[in-house]
Amino acid sequence: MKPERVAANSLDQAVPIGPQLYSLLREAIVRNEFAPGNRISESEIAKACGVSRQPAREAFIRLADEGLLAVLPQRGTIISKINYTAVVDARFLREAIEADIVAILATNPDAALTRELRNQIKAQQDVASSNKMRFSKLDDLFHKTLAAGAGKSSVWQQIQGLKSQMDRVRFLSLCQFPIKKLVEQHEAIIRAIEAGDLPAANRAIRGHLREVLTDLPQILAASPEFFELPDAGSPAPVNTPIKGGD
Amino acid sequence: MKPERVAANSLDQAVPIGPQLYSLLREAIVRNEFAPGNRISESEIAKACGVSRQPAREAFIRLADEGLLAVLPQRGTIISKINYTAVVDARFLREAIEADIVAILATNPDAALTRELRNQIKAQQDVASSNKMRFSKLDDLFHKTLAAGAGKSSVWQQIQGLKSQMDRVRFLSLCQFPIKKLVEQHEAIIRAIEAGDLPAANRAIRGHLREVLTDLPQILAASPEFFELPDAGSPAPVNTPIKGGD
DNA sequence: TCTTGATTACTAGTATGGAAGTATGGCACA
DNA sequence: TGTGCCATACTTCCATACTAGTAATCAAGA
Repeated sequence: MKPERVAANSLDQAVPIGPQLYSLLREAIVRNEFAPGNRISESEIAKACGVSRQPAREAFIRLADEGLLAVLPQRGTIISKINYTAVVDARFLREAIEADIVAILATNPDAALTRELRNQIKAQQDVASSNKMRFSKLDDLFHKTLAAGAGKSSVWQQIQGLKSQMDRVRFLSLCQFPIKKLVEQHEAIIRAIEAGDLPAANRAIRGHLREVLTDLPQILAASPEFFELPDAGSPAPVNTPIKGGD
Repeated sequence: MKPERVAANSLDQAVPIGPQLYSLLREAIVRNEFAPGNRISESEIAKACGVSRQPAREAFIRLADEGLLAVLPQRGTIISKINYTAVVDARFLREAIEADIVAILATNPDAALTRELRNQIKAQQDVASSNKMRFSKLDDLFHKTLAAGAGKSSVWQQIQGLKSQMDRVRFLSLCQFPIKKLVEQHEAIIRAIEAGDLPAANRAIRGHLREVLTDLPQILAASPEFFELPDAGSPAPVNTPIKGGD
């Protein structure tokens, strides 16, 4: 897409421009509205948004820190391709954290929380077929609520920054979201928590978060130009064992 | 400390200044060479280092993103106090990740890796009493090696940014590091991996990483001015259950 | 003595100009 | 036709100037 699209969203002059540009650009990149591998420049964005180059530069720095842009000094900046390894690793990281969060919840089940979660599931079922984008938001909320219920909402906050690459994949995979299956998995997680069944909860959350792994090859095959693949010689990623005494 | 101390480390004009300043300042803050709560300004740092405000500003932005600085628009910037909750949460996050890493390793023990780890332990024993700072680096290396052995070195890389607050605590606690105990725990981790004993490995790594929790109250008591405490009403943080089916 | 107001000295945020480095296109030459 | 050089047009990076907002000081008045 053209940078002009970004400018369409008007900036609020009352609040700092840099952070606003960051959010705007981040969302655009995650939605793959900029083609990975394409060039993008500070002055280009600045001009399109009617601001000076400095705020644009600051947004670029933060996006580069997050791995969404690659700044090459004195040469230019390009939209990063989706790093396959980064996606797999971010997913691993998320699985590890959420497994522990669910373990905390199952150790001490809270009726108010499970009630809230079940309400969310109803909402998920309602939008299941109609609006995949909306479901994606509800899914985020569900997992965020799990974290908050375990008293770890700040942890959820922190890993948001690491989720960038995963979010890009999720956007690509929206069309083939097996929503019904995902909702059922959500239910299984809640049941295990309610029952205080730690092994079951562990299996449920880990299985759920590995769903994306089964889709990943298809997504890659459908849009190979979006991805940066690891070297051929590098070993295949390994997953945490589920059944064992982990 | 005075900003002039930062300037002592000469900057390399050949490479971008901004990132250099970021590293310099980050290390200084983590080492608590700037008093938390104190003010610090872009122009002050810029002048001390003989550069313009712009690179300093860029470093500030990244440090603020990491939670080490708090930028108050049009007012000033202050060194963040160590956020107690952030420390506890970062530790939780690390425990979750490393538990999974160790689980992978124990599932498929690798002789070359354990040999390497045992060599590291020897080095740890050698510096145990003499140089706590050096031990701290060796400890980092040990855990980094674990991650690399599981094929998750990039995960380790990613959580470095989240470790800032923990690193500050670790620096404060250097003087009371129970090094002998920590080395023994390292050994226990290796033994469990070698034996392919997942539950034992799980217990070992989690117990090890909870060591800091026992010290935390003492550190807080010794240097309360370095910390920002959670509201009195907020619930006490919960840990992942170890013995259960997690 | 206390309060209130204006002035002053800061701060971060933004804009703009220039420096250094890199890619690219065209021209001279073989 | 193929090759090497140079001019030009980019890029990011840094320096500087300016704006706007905040805090603190100090003086005037009650």
